[in-house]
Amino acid sequence: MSRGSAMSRLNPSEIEPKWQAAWDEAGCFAAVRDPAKPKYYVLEMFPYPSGRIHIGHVRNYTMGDVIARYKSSCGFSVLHPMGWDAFGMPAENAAMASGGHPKDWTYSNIADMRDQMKPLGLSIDWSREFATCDPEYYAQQQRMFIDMLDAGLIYRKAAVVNWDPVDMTVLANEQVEQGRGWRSGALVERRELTQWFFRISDFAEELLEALDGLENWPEKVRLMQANWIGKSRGLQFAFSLIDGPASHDRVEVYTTRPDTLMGASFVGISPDHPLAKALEKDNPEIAAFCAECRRMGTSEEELEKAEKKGFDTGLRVRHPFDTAWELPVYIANFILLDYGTGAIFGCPAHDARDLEFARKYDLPVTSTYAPADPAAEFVAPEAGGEAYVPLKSEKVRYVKGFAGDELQTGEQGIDTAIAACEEAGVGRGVTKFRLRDWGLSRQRYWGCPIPVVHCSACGVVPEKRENLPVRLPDDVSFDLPGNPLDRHPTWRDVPCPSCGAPAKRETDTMDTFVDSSWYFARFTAPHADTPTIAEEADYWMNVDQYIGGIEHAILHLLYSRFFARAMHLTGHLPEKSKEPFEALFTQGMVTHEIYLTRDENGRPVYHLPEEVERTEAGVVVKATGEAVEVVPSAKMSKSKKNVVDPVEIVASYGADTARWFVMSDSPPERDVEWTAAGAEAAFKHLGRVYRIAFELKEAGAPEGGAEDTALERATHRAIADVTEGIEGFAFNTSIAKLYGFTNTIAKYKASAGARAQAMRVMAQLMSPMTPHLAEEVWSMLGGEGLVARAPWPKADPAMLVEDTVTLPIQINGKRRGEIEVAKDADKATVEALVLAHDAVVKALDGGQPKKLIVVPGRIVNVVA
RNA sequence: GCCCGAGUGGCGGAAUGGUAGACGCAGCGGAUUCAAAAUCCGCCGGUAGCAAUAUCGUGCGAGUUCGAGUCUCGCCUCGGGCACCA
Repeated sequence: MSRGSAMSRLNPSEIEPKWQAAWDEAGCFAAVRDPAKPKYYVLEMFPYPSGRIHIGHVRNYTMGDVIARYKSSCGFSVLHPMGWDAFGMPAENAAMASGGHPKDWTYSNIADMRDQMKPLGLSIDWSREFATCDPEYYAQQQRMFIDMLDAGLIYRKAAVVNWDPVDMTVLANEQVEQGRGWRSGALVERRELTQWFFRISDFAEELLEALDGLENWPEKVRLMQANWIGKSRGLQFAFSLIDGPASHDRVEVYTTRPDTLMGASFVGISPDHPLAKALEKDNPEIAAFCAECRRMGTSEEELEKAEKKGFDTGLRVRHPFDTAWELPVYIANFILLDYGTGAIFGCPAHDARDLEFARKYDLPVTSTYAPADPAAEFVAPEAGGEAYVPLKSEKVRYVKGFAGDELQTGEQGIDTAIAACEEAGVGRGVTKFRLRDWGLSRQRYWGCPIPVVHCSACGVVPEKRENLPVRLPDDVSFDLPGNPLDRHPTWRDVPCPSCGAPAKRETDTMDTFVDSSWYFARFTAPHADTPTIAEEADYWMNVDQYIGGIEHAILHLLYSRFFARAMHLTGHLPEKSKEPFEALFTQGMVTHEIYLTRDENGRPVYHLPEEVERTEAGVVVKATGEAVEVVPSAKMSKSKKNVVDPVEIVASYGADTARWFVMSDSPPERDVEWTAAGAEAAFKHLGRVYRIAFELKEAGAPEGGAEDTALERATHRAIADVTEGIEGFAFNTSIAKLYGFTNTIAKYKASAGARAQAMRVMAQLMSPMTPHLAEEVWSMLGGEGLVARAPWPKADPAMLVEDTVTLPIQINGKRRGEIEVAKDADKATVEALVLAHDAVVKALDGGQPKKLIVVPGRIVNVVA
């Protein structure tokens, strides 16, 4: 192949490093605080350093990069940083599984991932990079912990954890498999430990109300958060206990359905309720039942899915409205101590779970209301039907109501019931939240140490600020069960910061959600020796566009919203940053087919995409010819071997192809299926664009300029459409328009000058997605400077207006023809043309239309 | 179990309540070539028909509307979250 023809083909391995070096040299991506310019802060959720980047990361960061490069072209001073969510369990697991130190494992993974990310050509300001496990970072986190402790935002209380009695360690929910520890296989116990908590529930009302102001967040995320916070209005009251144990003469309950009070059938209490604890002391059967309940994991999912079980304590309570009416008290495994009062009354007629429970233990079922329409088809729960649970907004007929009208909605029933109970002195209306305080203690090594000291004389004492950071000791091992900090020979023993007497350090570290709850603020002053710097935070905050996975819709985002408020209260963020994320975009996953065969026992054996091939007979294993089962579109996972390695894609096709493909096929909020054919197609298209530019540069245009104006119009149309796509996070439609624009340029008979102009605009429009190719085309066709520095093109509205428009004609809603009319034709003109149309004349058969609907510029509908 | 989404040709998907299937992939036909690769051009939802055209068609079933992929209600399937995975 001659040198000339080699250059006529796109060669990513040559141009990509070249332009990356040019951007670096020009300092294109350094975020500069320039008060003369508007700023734009775009942030993708930072990754956990697993060691390999994943095609999902490529998609996530490319989206952010498209926004960053676009906003930069629009004249904004852009902040687009990257860092590492570097504390957490996998590093410790790796140390336990294969030796080594979590620190070495983590930093080596970070170096590997950075090396894999750099070739993607992302417009990241790498000078701001940090990892949350850097002592410089967690020192500031410890400083804020002490500030928040002083401000009363943090406290200690007992809470239950999953305890593995063999490994002597606390397990995460995901480490509990069918009630057993994943490593030891031991039956997991629930154990109470004294732990640290953030008072996030004090902010429940505020966090809920402020959701309304988050206009550029997806509605579904706001809904999920609102449901999670779970504001409810209900009745709190007490059943008086008959012959209860000492100091227990009542059971306080909370209900959101006080209108069902006359349908009460039993009282249920949590196995962790003080009354249950008092009873189990001298009743071995109750103790055994509570112990069984405590063998369940701590997750709400597990509690809800478990078979509902109860234990009749033998105790009875009196109904508040009828002292002769006695109800049994059960300890029930599905009642959470943390929610409400840890005790409920069960109304089986109107709650599926209570009904299951009542039928199991042969408890009475009494309806308090029935459908408003007596004729409605309905099997009452007492007659074997399902629990009757209509919407609260629906009108029902109260058959055992005690307040309000017989016919009223559930909402009205609840309101009148609360009022009646308050009137009768039975209870009071209260507002409660489902949101619980945020437990931040973790009994693990690889996390930010909680900077407090336990002194026998002074109690819990914060470390002195000048002694921060409390560094993690490096000399630890993971060959023994339990937390290495607990058994460290010297690290634990320190003098009390208050009295100087020998004392012990706190050995709990912080939940990694704390690390990720303020990293976005730290990026504004990543190397400061305070958590933030006021001028920097004032300028750069808030995050204008945050991008990440929908899996973070609740916890990470809610914790961050709380933490920003806590940082404001402790003077680390301005008032405006109480809601730190102006706009949120949640992207879908990248999926891939799974290829599997079966071994002799029928168990699946997975195969890598490169190990299989498509033949006429179907998909087979290349080496053996064995037929392969194909599972479509599954979340990528290492164990299923359906992971696509972006490093290989970049090596064979270049970064631009990888970026173009992940942005092209699916709408960004949806999952995208990676296919080899799709990547190939992306590469071909980029090659085509390059070739058009190359031929234009070498030979000019083949023939005259008859369609120069048409091409100019198409260029403005492309600018408008592509810009709209980027602004609206519809990158796939922007790319579809760019395909169309390429076809147009190839087809139109335009002069060399007009084509070059169109191609320069093409380069600009492509530059957010395929920045290297864009620079190459730009420089080939005489663009000035770097396309990365060129201002975004503007569409001229005058060039977008069409003269005529085709109106489809519908007859009774079905398309039967079309007419061509002037863009601004008035209704009368259109109506006349429509009535004269053959199909319409035929359909009307001489009669008059019943109705004639003209939607200007869109459609005409004749109702015959 | 509870909360939140998604479902459109062979495939990925497009469509302010207004022509369903833009754009891409795959497939089919053609040009170029000694041949191939690469490239270029055309066709491409189902059914009936030579065709014009008719008819069905956006997971399923109802409803609102002149008009529904889009709005409402009830289902089905798949995905995310459920507080110690990140």
